[in-house]
Amino acid sequence: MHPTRERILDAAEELFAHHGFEGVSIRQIMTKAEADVSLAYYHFESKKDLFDQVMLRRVEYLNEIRLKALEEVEKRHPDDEPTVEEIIGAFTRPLLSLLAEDHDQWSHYYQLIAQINNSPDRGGELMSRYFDPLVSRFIDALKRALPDSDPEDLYWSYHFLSGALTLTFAETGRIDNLSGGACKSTDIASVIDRMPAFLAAGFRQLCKH
Amino acid sequence: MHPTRERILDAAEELFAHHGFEGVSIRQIMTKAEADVSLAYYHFESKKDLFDQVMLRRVEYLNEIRLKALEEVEKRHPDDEPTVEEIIGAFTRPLLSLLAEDHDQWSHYYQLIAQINNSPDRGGELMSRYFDPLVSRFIDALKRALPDSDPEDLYWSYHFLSGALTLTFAETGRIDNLSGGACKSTDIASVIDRMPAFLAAGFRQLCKH
DNA sequence: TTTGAATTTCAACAATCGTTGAACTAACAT
DNA sequence: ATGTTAGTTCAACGATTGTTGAAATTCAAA
Repeated sequence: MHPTRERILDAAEELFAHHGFEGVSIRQIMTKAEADVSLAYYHFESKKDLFDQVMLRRVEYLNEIRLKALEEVEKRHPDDEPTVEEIIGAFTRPLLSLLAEDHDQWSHYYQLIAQINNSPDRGGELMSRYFDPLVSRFIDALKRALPDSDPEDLYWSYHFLSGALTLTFAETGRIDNLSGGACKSTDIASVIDRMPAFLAAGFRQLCKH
Repeated sequence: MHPTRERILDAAEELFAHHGFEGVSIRQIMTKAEADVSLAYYHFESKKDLFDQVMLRRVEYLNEIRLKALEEVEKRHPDDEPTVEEIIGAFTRPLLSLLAEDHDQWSHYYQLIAQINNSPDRGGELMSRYFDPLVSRFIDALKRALPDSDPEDLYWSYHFLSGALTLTFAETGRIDNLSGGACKSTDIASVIDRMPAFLAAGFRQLCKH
């Protein structure tokens, strides 16, 4: 069995993702982790600290593989600029592939990010803290791929991208209802096939001069 | 001063939007509403019922004006089909205009919807219950505007639209950080100018045959 | 075998939670 | 004036909340 600290993080990740920070009690988390309540305060400072550690556990790895994907795309274009599709693919595909290939390990974390990204309270602050350095790097690449575009158009385009991506992470099952079962929230392969093309067309339309 | 029931709904709407259903206590709501705690249970059955009434208070009006906007677009095209931009405009503009023109009245409700749409727990169920009849009506219109398109492409395109729209509703301030102040989450006029074109280009790219 | 540190258990704290019943006031019909 | 009803206040219920201190256990190093 996993060491206690990991089991607590796993349980907290899943419960926070489903019911939010305040919708889950330490006792529920520790019951799911099969450990005594007090151990939460031996391994973590507080409930808030536990939440932060859940976030931090995976964020660096995600930023790493996404940066590497962008660098590889740029390495493939030593003389010209990569296309918008390639850049957006490097931004989204590492995340989506992870989710498609190891769903059990990543789905709850992604659901948590979906929730935070759309949380009016401190969503902007948290997402900026964890992801903005990487995102700025991608936006710079997009700026070069879309020369003479208005920066405001670019930021709003990224905003639309962010909303589309994180709603995918939420896996709410709504598209299952809407399509009468023809589409499934958990069918990430379908998203990998469609999202980069959809978003790249939007970027090119909005940032065309 | 507003009647008590309205004040409770106003307070609950704002607090639920900011901290989620379980992140807010009845006592906090009633303190903000400047009314006794017990009045919550005189005017509503339970906390859950209060939440439902917050949702229901505005949803019918929203569905009405959006349906009317679609019908007007279709009336303008008695012989041919409306464009994708026109349909998406009818879907999004009534909502965004309301938010732009009467921000204080609508922003909290929209933030609540953003949160629910991205909630893995019962987000899909709730959104489907309140909005799917209207959404199906719009998707039918889009089907006619994009003949011979694969229905799965259409549903996934709508999914991306939904994510982009509701992240706008969340008004998290993240785009403010990311753009160094050049863009503002609350600047809905900028979204009205950009979102229909961005999304229509995505739809046409993905659903082109 | 003794020591000391890391880990776990148990019991409890004040505060807050959603909810309820009974009493009280206001306004209005008879 | 009397009765009825809608609206409001007050006090309290058992349950659960996040958190803590001290005791018990485990386990490797000395």
